[in-house]
Amino acid sequence: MGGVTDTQKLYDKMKSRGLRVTLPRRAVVEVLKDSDDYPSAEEIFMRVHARRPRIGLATVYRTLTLLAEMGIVNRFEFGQGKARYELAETDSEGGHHHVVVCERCFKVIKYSDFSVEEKSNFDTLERELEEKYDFRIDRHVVQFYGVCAACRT
Amino acid sequence: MGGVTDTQKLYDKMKSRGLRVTLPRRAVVEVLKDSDDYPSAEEIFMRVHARRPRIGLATVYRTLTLLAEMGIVNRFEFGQGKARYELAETDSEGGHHHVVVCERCFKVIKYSDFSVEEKSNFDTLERELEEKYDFRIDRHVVQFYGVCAACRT
DNA sequence: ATGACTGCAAATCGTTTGCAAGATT
DNA sequence: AATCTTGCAAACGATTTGCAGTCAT
Repeated sequence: MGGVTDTQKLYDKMKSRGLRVTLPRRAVVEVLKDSDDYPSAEEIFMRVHARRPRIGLATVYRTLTLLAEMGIVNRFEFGQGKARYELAETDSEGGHHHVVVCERCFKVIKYSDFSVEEKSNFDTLERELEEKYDFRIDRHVVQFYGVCAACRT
Repeated sequence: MGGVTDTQKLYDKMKSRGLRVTLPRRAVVEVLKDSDDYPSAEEIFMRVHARRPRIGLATVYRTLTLLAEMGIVNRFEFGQGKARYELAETDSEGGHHHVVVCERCFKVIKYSDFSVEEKSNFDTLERELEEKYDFRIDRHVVQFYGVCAACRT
């Protein structure tokens, strides 16, 4: 499941911003590290709850907001009316991906094997858009929506 | 404001599916036709309400859901916790666009002047993904997130 | 008439917040 | 001690739904 994330680095990053690395925060990071399926806040809460029943849902939300602000986690919406999260793997590879989403069952497939040209096209495009619209652009989201095999039966 | 949309065609499309073309539904379509800014349901309701005060918010929501299911409107989420809508202009040009979103003020800039290669790259990619993951792919969403000039000050 | 559609109010769901208690430095 | 963090319950905002009345065909 988990990717190539050095948890300690994340914790150091948090500390360096004056944040405390508490048990609930560790638990959320650990769960995300072991999740590959863009869990929702509720799902993350349940997985955290399985190991640490005392940790509350509000704390999970607060932690996710915090980590998202720091760029440690990415927050997505897939038209389901609830947010879904992933650890932002800043490491060498495997970092950024695009997704294919089933609009019936909301299964999400992530892929990252786009071509080198494709990747550099996006970089170029980002720079053009920054110039053209006077934006500072941080990130982009690419989602393909359709119906998966199971839902098509 | 409005794009190149033949409203009558939309109404025929609705009729052909056994749906009634009522005054509230017309009002929502008219408002979307004159809106270029991805209004939220609440905003659409207010614009509708200005002309037809008797039309309720729930009807606006129901109409938007209906039109979205028919592919007549597109529904987006920009991380703001509320959905935003646009008429899906199926016409020749001006149809599909990508967006640049300010994550502070949620201003949305839509652009559609991507290159021909870019467009065909997406078509090719869609077909590859359909094959690879056994999906039927209907549409894609491309969003760039950043901070606009005003919010950067 | 027969359904489909609407308005209103109430319900629901995801997420946020106030506050007193608990943990960290 | 001072401050940050947590848990719980209540509050909130966006969206959905039940139902009785209304409208289109």
